[in-house]
This record gives sequence, C-alpha cells and structure tokens, in this order.
Amino acid sequence: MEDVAERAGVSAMTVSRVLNTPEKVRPDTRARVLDAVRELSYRPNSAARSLVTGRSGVLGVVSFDTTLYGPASTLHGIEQAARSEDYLVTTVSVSALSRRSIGEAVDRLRFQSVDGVVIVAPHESAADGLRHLPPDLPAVVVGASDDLPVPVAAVDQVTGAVRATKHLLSLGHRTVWHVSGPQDWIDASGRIAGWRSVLEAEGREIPEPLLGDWSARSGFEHGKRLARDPEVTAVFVANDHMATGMLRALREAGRQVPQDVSVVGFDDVPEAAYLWPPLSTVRQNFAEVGRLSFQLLLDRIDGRAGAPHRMIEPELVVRESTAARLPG
Amino acid sequence: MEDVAERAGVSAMTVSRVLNTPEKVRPDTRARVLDAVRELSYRPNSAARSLVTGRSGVLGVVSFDTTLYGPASTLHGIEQAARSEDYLVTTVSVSALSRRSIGEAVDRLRFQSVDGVVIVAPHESAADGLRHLPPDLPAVVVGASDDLPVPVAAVDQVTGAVRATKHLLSLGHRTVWHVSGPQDWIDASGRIAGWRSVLEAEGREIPEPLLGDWSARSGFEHGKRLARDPEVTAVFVANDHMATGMLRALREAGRQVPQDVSVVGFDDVPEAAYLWPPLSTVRQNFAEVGRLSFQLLLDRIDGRAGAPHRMIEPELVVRESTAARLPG
DNA sequence: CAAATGGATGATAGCGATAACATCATTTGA
DNA sequence: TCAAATGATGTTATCGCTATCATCCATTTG
Repeated sequence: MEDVAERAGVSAMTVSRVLNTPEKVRPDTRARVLDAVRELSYRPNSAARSLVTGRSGVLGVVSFDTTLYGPASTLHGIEQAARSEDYLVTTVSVSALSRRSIGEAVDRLRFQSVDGVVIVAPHESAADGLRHLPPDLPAVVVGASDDLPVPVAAVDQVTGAVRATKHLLSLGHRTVWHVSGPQDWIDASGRIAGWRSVLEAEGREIPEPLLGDWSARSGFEHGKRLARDPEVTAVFVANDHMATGMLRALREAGRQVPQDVSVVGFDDVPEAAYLWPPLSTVRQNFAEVGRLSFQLLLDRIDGRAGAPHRMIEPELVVRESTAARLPG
Repeated sequence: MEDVAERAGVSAMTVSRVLNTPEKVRPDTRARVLDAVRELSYRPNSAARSLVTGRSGVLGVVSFDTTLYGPASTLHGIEQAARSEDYLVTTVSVSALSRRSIGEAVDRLRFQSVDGVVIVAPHESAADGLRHLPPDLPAVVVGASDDLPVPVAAVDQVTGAVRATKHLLSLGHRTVWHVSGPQDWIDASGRIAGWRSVLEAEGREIPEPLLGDWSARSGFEHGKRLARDPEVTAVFVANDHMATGMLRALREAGRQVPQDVSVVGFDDVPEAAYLWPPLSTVRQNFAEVGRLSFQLLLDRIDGRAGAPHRMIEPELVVRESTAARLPG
C-alpha cells in the first residue's frame, strides 16, 4: 500500500480512502491512486483490514449434508444473495445435528472470525444447540421451529402438507396414507401435523404414518407394503425421493399410478416433472429461503432489528401422479 | 491474549507458543496457560494471526452450479477432507464458466486471502480462464482436460463411456444411440469419445449423438424422438437426469424398458436404483474426486511436488434398465 | 569450579490496514 | 476583508498476533 501511495504521490491513508470511501477523495487524486493500484496490481490485505475493522466480510453456514437437494439449494441461495453484498460464504457440513456438532461447527467458523452464521438445521435435536449459541455472534436459523431466540427463515411445512392432503381428498379419496420423514426432523413433523389436521377436520380415518428416512429406498420399502392393501388409493409422501421409490414399488406390484393409487411428493426436485408419471408435489422455494435468511442475518450484523421470523408458503404443483379415485 | 498471559503469570509470547508449538513449553506452564485460556474462554484472532503468518487456513472453491449433484458432492468431499486438516472452505458458485467469470471468482477469493483454490470447471470455455490463473496462488482443477499448467483431478469419462457402451453391445444390441451433454462440457465430450471409440472399434454403425443439456427435460424430448424409431434398442444417456426423462418418454410411447430398449445412464445419483426400472449407470465417485483434489492442493500449498494429475476410474453399475436384445 | 551448552521464557518489532484527530487550503458569508 | 466553515489530505496510534533475537537459569563438561 505504501508503494501505491508513493507512486500516486499521496499518503497511505488516501489510498485507503480511495478504496473504501471514494467519494471523500477529489476525483483527480482518486484517478491517480486507482492508476497506481492498477499498475502495481495491488490487492488490499483482508487480514490487516479485518484486524482493524473487526469485520471479515465472510459469513458462515452450518448445514446438514450439503449433497441433498434442499440444503444445497438453500446454500446456493445464501451464497448468491451474499455475493451481491460482497460477502463470501464459508460452509461447514455436519453429519449430525446434535448440540455438540453444531457447537463445534460454529466454533470453527468463529475461529475464522466470520461476521455471522446461518444454521441450516431442520432437526429437532439441533434446537438445543441453537439455544446455546454464543450471544455475541449474529446468527440466523433456517428451517427450525420458531420458538428460538434467533431469527428463523423457513418454508411453512404445515401449509404444504395441508395443501397436498386436501388435494388428494378433493379427488374423492376416502383418506390419505402418509410416508413421513424421520420424526425428529422439523420438516417431517410439520408435514405429519398438516396431513393429520386435514384428516381430522374432515373426520377421515387416520392411518398410522409410515416412518421413512428421506431416501428413495425407504419409499420403495413402504411402497411395497402399501401396494398390498387395496384400500390404499392415495399416498402423501414426505419428499420426492421417497416418492420416486414409492412409484417404483407400486408399479412393480401391478398398481397403476394414478389410476389405482395417487401419489403426492414434497420438494419438487428438478426431475419430478420427468418421472413416470410426472409427480404431483409441493414445491419449496429453497433459493428464496436462502435469500431471506441472508437478509435476516444482514439485519442482525448491521444492528437493524429486522423481522424475527419469515415463513414462505410452499406451492402445490399438480402433475399426473394424482387423479380422481375410480368409482368402486 | 494479554489477559490470559497475565492470569497464567507468563508473557503473551508464551501463550502464543502454547497455542502453536505446545511441545516447546514446559508441561506445567502449558497447563497453567491452558487453564487461563479456558477460564477466560479466550479465542485467538485469526485476522491478526494471518496478518503475521501470511496464511489464512481457508481454501476457496470455485464451482459451476452447486445445486447439481456432481458439484455438490465434490464440494462436500473437499470440505470433509479439508476439515481433517483444519482448513475451512469458502465457495463461490458461478453461473457461467467463462474466462471472465472464473477470473472474477478467483479474484474474490484471493481478496479474502485464501491459501489456495480448487476450481471445479468441467467446461471447455473455462480452460482459457484456467490458463491465466495467477501464478502465485496454489490452484487445482477438478474435471478439466489434463493439458493445463495446474494439477487436475478427474473421473475418467472416456473409460466410463467405454464400459457403458461395451455393456450394451455385449447384450447383443446392434449399435448404441447416445444422448450427450452439451459438447463444450469436458465430461460430455469425453463420454462421446468413449462411446464412439467402442462403436468404431467394433465396426458398428455410429448414429449421430443427440445433444442434450443435462436436464431431465432434454432427455425426455430426445426420448420421444428415439421412441419412434424401432431400430433403437440401446441408448447410452450421458447422465442420470436425462436418463430419467428418457425412461418416461419411452414408457409413454409404449416401449418397454428393458425389453424393447435398454438404457444406461451416468453418475449414479442416489435415486437411480429406485427409478422404474432401476437404472443401470456409471458411478462417479465425486466425493473421492473432492478428497483427491484437496490432497493435490495441500501438496501445492505446502510446497511439495505432488502428482500432477489424478484420474479416477468410474464403475459400471448394472441394474434392470438393460437386458439382452430380443431376437428378431 | 568456571565455562560452555541448551532449554525455557521474555522483550521488541513489525505484519498492513483504518480510526481518529490534526493540518492545511479553500470557500463562504457578514 | 477576514473569521469561520468546509473539504481534502496527512500523522499517529493501534488492532492481536508471531518472528526474531536476547536473556536467564540449570545443567553438563573439562
């Protein structure tokens, strides 16, 4: 920086000003400094800058398995939003959402002096970890219950499940079976709650939900079981991957979708529209959740109050895996 | 740090030593310092540390669309490997792999003083950007051609395509059609080359490859076309998502898979085994690629020579979307 | 037993930037 | 016309840490 200053015939301070508050420098001086910067291809040292400003320009994201479509999309949304404000994003992927693993992940990020963290923790057991976040670190949570002492951005799982279930009932099905995600996932319990509430309100029989693990495999296994029961004409599956396995199981058992059984998924992964049959599902706008959570975090970092919780409505996408129940 | 030193009755320098080179401090002093650290819950300031050491402990990853299964898995592999060496990973997702976008992404990372970068750039047009990487920044490329001046880690696409194609021919098919990815993708051209080489070597007819865009949609469109041609009995589709669309198109046109047409995909996404029928495909170990690229990068950062290029063999996974050609 | 050796610890000087205040030149207004 | 206000730039101190060399003490050695 000293070199740049000398070359431009100014002091280091002026160089710093050109880089940070250009409007406070006379245009001609500014131009000279910028030329010098270019000629020497000078790059400010971020470590020195953060040392004195106390800000790093880096955000941390703690997320469960980032290879999954949901987390990956959320992360992408955060990153895109962050870029527009000149933040960089550092990710820590955890393989368990316990209090300890979250604490460790946050510590690693803090050690690198991130300016704030987004925690993608759609899991019951994470709540404990979230309640014990260091109070001096701006933090936002994605996809958790809203009784936390930090802002939360999430898709309204209950509403999504309500829409899926109502859709199936409106097609004339007597009741709706449900293959759920693991119950300690917030998303899974929200979907169960939504599904159950509709059946209750309508006075329908409420079958025991079948516990899946989000994988196509578990959807397949449960599908084999459901296929044997001729009473089953409508299934709400808690995500598209399990629904994929479900479709295969029904097919292999000789049951037509949607003629014999209607299936609704959740997520709207990109392939959902090209499964056979194209899958009716509930679309979650993960990218938007990412964007929102970044905004919430930015509010906290900059000391603005900001909304405490932000819910996004999911959208029912009707394709060809659902149809009116055949008479009889 | 001053406080910790005082509390432990030593100088700041000794505290620093305890944290960085514990073996150079007498065990009892060390214990006292560590106690003080704990009691004050002191956390060293990474900015100050990097300012003086010139290292940040952060790696950068530049990747094309991180919501895709491949990039997301690679990223995950890098991150896991990095964690074990106490590195953190910062990601920049670019929406185009041009020289400019790569340059900008690398600049943003450099601005944050990353210790090195991994560039996931399976795209022709990126090569130019890669040739102009700043020479003073340790860099490694994933999934590019191997004529670059930086180490490359990649899955051997040609071998994968060869295996898929040979598999189909061995089932008695006269020739194999191919739905490719965009030709300016390294992976796509590698798969085309492998497929073509087998057909040439065996003296089979070589149909014009059908250009897809990796999406299920494009697989579906091409599938509709191929379904009309009764000559088509075997298709090698360049990724699983397009293969998903292909399966639907064939089905809708009344052609049975695998009885009438055999289909092989590429990637082995987690759902592939639960499509209907379960998809035969070529598995790429993305996580391993991520790990390898991190190793290559670490070698460069630490000034070791290290292997220049690392190729990983993909694996053919035969499921139920391929079968012997029906006689006649 | 003095000198040499070596291990543990301390004092000092930056690393490269910015905050805060000081300075100087110019403009403004009565 | 001149004091006060304004705006551009410079000076100094400091952020929190580690490299380097100095110092001290306890051994070992001749």
